[in-house]
Amino acid sequence: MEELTDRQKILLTLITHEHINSAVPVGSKMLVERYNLGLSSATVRNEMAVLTDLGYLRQPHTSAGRVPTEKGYRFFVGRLVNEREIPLSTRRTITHQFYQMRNDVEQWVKLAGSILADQSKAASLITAPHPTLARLKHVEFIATRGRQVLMVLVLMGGEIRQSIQTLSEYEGQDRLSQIANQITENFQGFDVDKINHNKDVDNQLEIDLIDWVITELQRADSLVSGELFLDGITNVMAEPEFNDSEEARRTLKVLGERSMLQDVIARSVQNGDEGSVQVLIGGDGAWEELKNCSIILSKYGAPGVAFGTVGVLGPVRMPYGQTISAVRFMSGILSDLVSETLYDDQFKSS
Amino acid sequence: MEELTDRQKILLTLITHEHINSAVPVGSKMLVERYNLGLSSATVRNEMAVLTDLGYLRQPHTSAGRVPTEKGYRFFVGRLVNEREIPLSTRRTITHQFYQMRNDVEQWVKLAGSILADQSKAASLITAPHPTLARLKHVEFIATRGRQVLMVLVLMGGEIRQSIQTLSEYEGQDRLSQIANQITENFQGFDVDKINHNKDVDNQLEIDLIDWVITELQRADSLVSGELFLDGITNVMAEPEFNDSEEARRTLKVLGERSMLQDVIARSVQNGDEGSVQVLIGGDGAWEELKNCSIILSKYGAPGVAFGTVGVLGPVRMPYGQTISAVRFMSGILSDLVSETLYDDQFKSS
DNA sequence: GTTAGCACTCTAAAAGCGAGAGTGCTAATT
DNA sequence: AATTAGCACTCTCGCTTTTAGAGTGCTAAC
Repeated sequence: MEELTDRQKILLTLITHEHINSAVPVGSKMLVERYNLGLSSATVRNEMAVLTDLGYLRQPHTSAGRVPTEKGYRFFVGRLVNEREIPLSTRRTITHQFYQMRNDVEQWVKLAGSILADQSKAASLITAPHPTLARLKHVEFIATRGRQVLMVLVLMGGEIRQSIQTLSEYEGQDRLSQIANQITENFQGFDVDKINHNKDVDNQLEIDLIDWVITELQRADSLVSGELFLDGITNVMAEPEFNDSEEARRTLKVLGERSMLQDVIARSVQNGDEGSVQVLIGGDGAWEELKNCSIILSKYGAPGVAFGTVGVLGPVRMPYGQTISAVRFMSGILSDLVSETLYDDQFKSS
Repeated sequence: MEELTDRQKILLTLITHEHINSAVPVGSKMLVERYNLGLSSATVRNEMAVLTDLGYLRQPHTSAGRVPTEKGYRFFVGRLVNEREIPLSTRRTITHQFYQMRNDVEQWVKLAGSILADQSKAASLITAPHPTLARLKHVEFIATRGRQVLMVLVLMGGEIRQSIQTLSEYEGQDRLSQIANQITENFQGFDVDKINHNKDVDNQLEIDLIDWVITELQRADSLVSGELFLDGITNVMAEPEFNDSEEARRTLKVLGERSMLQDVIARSVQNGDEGSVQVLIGGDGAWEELKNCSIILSKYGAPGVAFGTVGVLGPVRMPYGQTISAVRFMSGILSDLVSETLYDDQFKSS
């Protein structure tokens, strides 16, 4: 593959930058005038032709200006240095809001989504933090009616899971509570394996209930990520590329069916390190439906404790600098919150 | 106000019906041909003029066909008799799906939303069932770290609420569990008032914890409805009236900001009887943003136990017959489920 | 009360047109 | 060899014009 000259790099960056702001194809003459390049438009045209051959730019039609291709955007993003930071005062305000409600995890996540959507003027995607390994913190069995029992399972980290089952024989609340206390006492802080190693009871009811707890812990482990929250969908739809209703519908469909987003996020969780920011441009070849969308994702959390994903979905023509730093900032805040709130909890009794 | 002649009523109904199917203004000639009326187009034109004067129809422009006004739609809906029932086989299939998972309330609600959106080809709105009066079923206090305590509160009906607080002094888990058991034992099935009347403890910690329970019960009571679930937004956007991206955005915004929908639903919960179906056409004058949307709502649940709301949102030009019966059907299913699953629970210990 | 007939209106889609912005190429310049 | 001025050419965008068709309202006859 050809190497780009410095001038070509600058031009490509400039063109991309300009297109992101103007939303229209950018032409040679206009570029020269606007940026006071010491060049003539003809020279720029020649370079543009080269960049087009190399696949960084394309023309919507002959005799129109140039628009970056996915490859062009990728180059642009890779070279980004001047991520526009959010002003300190704003950052302080935001941080403050979180510390107002350090308790409720779901509240955080919703707040983060709302702020991020607002800051980035795009749709925000956030998954609730999810423990790397589910550990029992507390369990309670509650008789509802007949042989039906509700289990409330609190995991280390505060996640609460509930499940209903019908026992083979009726049991009174007293007996259920007693067993629950026993399980909590014996197995607190244990993960599935550890419970399996340490269970030695012969009473059938106890065996059944412990197995139930194990099943539910396993279910928690099998989940790749916590619940997904979306916000700011309208922001995306306000962009001019979605004036065409057909495009808009397609994107809306992606946003509506969570499953695809879950997939995308799952892949990101696997690959990414916490804190690093990943940029998926135009569905990255893999997702046809996201052809004209970009997704910026970052994993947040604390190692060995819990992880979640925070990100933004917007049009390919997106202010990457701002958005990346907004996502990074939010990822940082959430990581701090996870560490501070969940860390002690996760390790104090293991 | 003028009374309509029979013929006028028939024509109005026909015009509305036709417009709902075709999505374009309907003209006199076309109507006569299509429906083999024993009338000439001129006669129909005269009647149309009358109906227009009376406010049931309007013309998008001079020399275009007629379109029903909100008033026209209201008349149409009021006269609806042949609600197109969902075929029995489909109904059986659907019912079956619910009984597969009679346990988890959230699952119901999501399933109902998905089915309803699918059946009605519009967006579905469902709120989780919410107890008319919160009654304690079970409470548990769990020490997390330091003086911070997590309360898990199970209400009669199975709703689980959680809350975190920092106590003024450190307490061990044993003591907390003991008090939780005591509260559960003494106050099971009690509502706020009843707890207030029967509390006689002098220990400050116990007082605090009981007050905490009361506060949380009150908070549950103050909520008008359970969590709101949306599904099938893309269905609505697929309708031709939302080809205009401006209209689409406006409606999308309503769907995105839950608060307005909550309002609409809240009003419906107050007014409506359970089982009856309410139709809001074009925002009913009260909601400007819903100008070209209609909402069909029904309250479901069991008297004295819990209520929720189920409904759909679609364009004003909506197949009311089908949709109303779909909503009614779903309301019935959900009411049955609430009765069967929550009823015993609510009353067994009160 | 109904209807045939007709002139008139208005839209939506197709067609035409000019301006403008942009391109690629060639030949001259540095 | 790289740059640039000049020029012919292309294509879109926005504008007006045209045309076909559907629909109306009115009047006069049935």
